[in-house]
Amino acid sequence: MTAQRHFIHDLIDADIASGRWGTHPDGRPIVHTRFPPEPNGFLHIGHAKSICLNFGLAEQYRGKFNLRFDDTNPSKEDRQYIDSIVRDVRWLGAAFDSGPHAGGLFHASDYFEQMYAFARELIAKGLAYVCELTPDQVAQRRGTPQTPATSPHRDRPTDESLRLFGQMRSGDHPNGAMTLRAKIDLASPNFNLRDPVMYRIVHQSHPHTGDRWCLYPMYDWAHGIEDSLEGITHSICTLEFENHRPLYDWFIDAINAGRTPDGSGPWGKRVHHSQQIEFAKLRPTYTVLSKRNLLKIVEQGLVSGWDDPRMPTLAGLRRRGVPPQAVRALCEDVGVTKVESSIDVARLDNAVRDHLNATAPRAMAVLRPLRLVIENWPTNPDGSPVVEMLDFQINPEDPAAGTRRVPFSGHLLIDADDFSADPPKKFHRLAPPPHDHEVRLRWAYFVRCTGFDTDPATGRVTAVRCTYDPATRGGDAPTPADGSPPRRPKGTIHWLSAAHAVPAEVRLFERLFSAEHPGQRTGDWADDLNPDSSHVVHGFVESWAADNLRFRPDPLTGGSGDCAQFERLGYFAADPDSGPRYGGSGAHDRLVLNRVVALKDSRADTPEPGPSAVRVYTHAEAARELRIKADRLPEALASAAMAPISASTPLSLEQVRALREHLKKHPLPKA
RNA sequence: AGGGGAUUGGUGUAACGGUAGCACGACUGACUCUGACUCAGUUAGUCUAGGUUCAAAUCCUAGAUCCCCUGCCA
Repeated sequence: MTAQRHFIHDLIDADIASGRWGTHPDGRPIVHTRFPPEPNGFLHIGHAKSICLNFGLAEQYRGKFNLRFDDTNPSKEDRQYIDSIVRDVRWLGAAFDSGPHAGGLFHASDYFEQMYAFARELIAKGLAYVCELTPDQVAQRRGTPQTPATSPHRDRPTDESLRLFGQMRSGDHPNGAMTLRAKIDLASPNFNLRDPVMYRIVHQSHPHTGDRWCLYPMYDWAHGIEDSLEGITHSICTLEFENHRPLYDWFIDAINAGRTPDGSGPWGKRVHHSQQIEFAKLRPTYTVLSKRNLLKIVEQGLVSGWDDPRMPTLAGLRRRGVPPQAVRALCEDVGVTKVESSIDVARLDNAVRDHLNATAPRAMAVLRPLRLVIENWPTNPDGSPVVEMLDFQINPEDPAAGTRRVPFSGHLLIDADDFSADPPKKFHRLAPPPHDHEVRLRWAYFVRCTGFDTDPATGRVTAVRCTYDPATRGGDAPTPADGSPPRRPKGTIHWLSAAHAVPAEVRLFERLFSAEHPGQRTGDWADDLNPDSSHVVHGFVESWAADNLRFRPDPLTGGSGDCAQFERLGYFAADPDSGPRYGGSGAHDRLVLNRVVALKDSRADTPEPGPSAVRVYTHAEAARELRIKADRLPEALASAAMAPISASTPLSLEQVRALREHLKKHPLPKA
């Protein structure tokens, strides 16, 4: 896993070259990062990028990484979120409280006293004042880019502000009665600098500090101080904070005004001023990620909870069985830039397959069982079919994983998909006469379909009959006497001995949304919900899987389920809804499995209707691609003599390309 | 409108005045006791228009498009 270089490495390298942050006693340059979530929701795959980035930098530069709760707003924050965040960060592997890069666990609310002292200092320096405008009045007086904001309290004497500020802390005033504002620039084109609020009154109990405070700092004021106090060198955040950087710097500079490097003078020693750096967040397709929307999905019962396996939350991914290594690999893979881009969720699936292919034990399972009867299979004297024990490799990719014993007999279960009474072309699995090809039962015998039974009432296939070739035991045909190559069936299918198969509930998940960008079409992501994103099937697994796959509870990381590849089907992980004997806490003593991700399937006869393989453009996308206004697209199409289309007909890649070529030669007249 | 950012194949990302490369996807083929994996090949790109230069994705000028900013959210 070689780390991909990106612009933040360049910035840090330049800092190191200039000695900006100093060195440890052993000469190592100081690099200290942090992940600062607000505990007002569950962490999701987007946060994972930030965590991996920050922790990764600490690793690469042999520095430190802090986990810090940015808990400055008690009206939104909650204990359950604090607990889940700690679990999720641990699960991802960002070791904030142990190991060589552990910087520790912190709470912004632990700094409230220090922040309060700094705020008094700003007031005393004439850089902040108490403003008694109501929220509505502030909004009305906000001004426009051209006209400045106003506040009647801007020139209030400092001792009066100091006194009122003290009253704010003491709880003498109701919510919204007054704020502390920084005295910066009411006319700034950057609205963040128009005397931003530093403190507001919130009479509400706080999950970490309880009722000690009713005065809470705003993000901009608090965040730089948090970074400063913790000695953060590189304060990495997302793009939307770019407009806040001047404010971030202004606040630290304001604290440092009058301070000196050696602490002489009235205000003491200068405080640490870390560097804010912005990067583009991860935006997966077919997903919504904002906390507000995820909360809605949970509250409206569209999923079973924050950890529903379809959710993009880390808790959801973990429950589905996604290994943290795959999430990290994805974050490494997508890189770090300032370009807002969306990444195909299929890349997460790829990362998952990539990791699990190398590590997951193999087993067989049947999801939609169909009986397969071998007509010439030997029977015991009592009439029951003979049972053979076969030894299989647990993982062909990893011989060290050893072998497992699997029973074989004349009464088998196969997947219904692997038989077709009327097979399409290139169907390599079981088909009745006149089709006459051999099919290999994985690692066992060659069989040839002789017929099938149906339920006369429904017409459904109830059993498939076949004969086997005893000479193909182990799954290989003997080499003929003349030395010609042995027979090789085109198809190999998986199977289970019917008498030994263990029932299991298997949960199959699809994407929660059917549109690449949910809500883009109608403005409401609910319109793009996939109505059919969860299926439960009652299948069977081989006894080795039932004996070995367990849910592993772990209060530190939330716990996760063992994962296996069921051959030809995909990767499956034990769910906590499994019964107690499988490590879960489910009411029924059964094995419950989640499909983590299916295997890739290039079969021509059963195309999986995944996301469109053919790129199509909505009109908005096409217009964007062509760099014309959306309402001029019809005009452009007419100009190119292309078929008139309705506003809802998507355009193909070819059409968009043709249109682009046309517009190059014949640009639209200026509107 | 004012301010702050961004723009390289279908997608993501390198190249920091000197061969436009890599990964994913898609498509071919090979291999295969998983229609998986693996391997080989193909595909396709510098937002536009000018300029500087022996040489421009990179520097300059002008424009286009997209994103962010007028919470007592973060």
